[in-house]
Formats: sequence, C-alpha cells, structure tokens
Amino acid sequence: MIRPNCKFCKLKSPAAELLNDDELEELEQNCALVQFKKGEVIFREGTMATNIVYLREGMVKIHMKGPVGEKILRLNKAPVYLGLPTTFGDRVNHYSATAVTDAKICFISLETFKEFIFSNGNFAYEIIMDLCRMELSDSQRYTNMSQKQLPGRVAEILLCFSNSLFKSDTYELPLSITELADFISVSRESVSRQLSEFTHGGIIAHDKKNVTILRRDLLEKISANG
DNA sequence: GCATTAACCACAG
DNA sequence: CTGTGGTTAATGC
Repeated sequence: MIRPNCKFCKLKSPAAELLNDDELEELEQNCALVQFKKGEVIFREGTMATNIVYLREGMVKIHMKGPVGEKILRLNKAPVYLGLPTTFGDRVNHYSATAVTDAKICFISLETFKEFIFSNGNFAYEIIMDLCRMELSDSQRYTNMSQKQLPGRVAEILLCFSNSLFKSDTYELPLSITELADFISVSRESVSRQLSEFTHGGIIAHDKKNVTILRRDLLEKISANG
C-alpha cells in the first residue's frame, strides 16, 4: 500500500476535482491506494461492501454469477468509481470486480465519501451524473445485446471497444474469447467463429488478441442490422 | 420440407 | 484457453 497524496493527485476523479482543500485533506486521511495485478479480484460478489472503490489507473471487468455461468456486466476503464450501486444499494456486493490489466485502486472510507455527498453538492451532482451515464449506456447495451443476433453482437462489441475504450481502429482485446462470450451472452465457439468470419470477409484483421478494424462501414452495418 | 442459426460436444494444439 | 468440425434443436420461409 502506498500513502496517497490526494491534493496533488493528477488522476483525481472529476468529482474529486470539485472538493476543496480541507475535503481533499480529509480524503487523504481516509483512503488507501492499492496496486492490483491483472486477474486479481478487487471485490467479490457475496462479500460485504465496506469501502468506496475508485479505479485510478487500469481496466476492470464487473461480473456476476448467473444461473448458467459467469456474466460480464461491463468493462470499466480509469478513472471511474466501481460498485457505487452495490455499495449504497445493499451491504453485500451483488457483483465482482476483477482487474483486466494491472490496476491502481483507491479504497475510500464510506463515511468520508458520504460526508462529501452531504456537504458538497457539486461533488454529489458529479457522482449522480456518472451513475446516470453508466445506467444509460448499460441499458442501451443490454437492449442491443438481447435483441441482436451473433454477428451483430460481436460487431457491436468490437466497435464499442474501438470507440469508447481505445479510441483507435487497432487494439488488443482486453478480454479473452471466453470472457467476450460471457460479455455478449453467446457461446465461446460462436465468438471464435464469428471473429474468423469477419477476418475472412476482410472486415477485421486479427491475430491472437490484436484486432484491427479494416471495414468500419461494414461492421457498423452489421451491428446496426443486428 | 429445406435453410439458417447458434448451442453443445469432442478433440487437437 | 482457442479453433474447428460434426451434430442437433429451434425457427422461419
């Protein structure tokens, strides 16, 4: 664990940018910075939510056990708070968070965080904005994923990675094929085959986990048509 | 019926 | 864990 220095932290959340010096001092006294390695669990479904979890650097998957297997709910990249709904909504975590890359996490005292919400309206508003945006994009994705067929789902997730996560046509898949399957609710074989088909069709190029989108137009069409 | 889609199974690398 | 091939059940002309 590293002693955090919140006041001069360059990786503050947009909400924490709105805290005054006294509050930042308070935050600093009530937060711990922890380093996680790729694959390590940050918090686990079924355990008590005791702290506010802030992803400062890295990428994390949020996932839960379903009736048949694991389901990935979303992929978050820093900076973002993880699990606010499960921390405030219940005492027990309803889902898990696992580092997909090496990650740095600030664990913040729940009491301190609550104080900020009560005393600093701008801070609270920023948190609400974040939660709302998350809810909107989740709803959109769940709706799309449940109504699209296999090619549409794979196309959408590839575009989503490109557009929101990496801002590039070339990237390294942050998830394994199996995880991808758990994300878009199809079998791992289907994901594998679909990626091959896109490759043979000249729509993408991929070797191992490196993906390049060659025909964004076609991919968008496939995604849109479901 | 016949075609399409995607899951399930098995097995190789 | 990944990629492929065969099989099978469901759904839609």
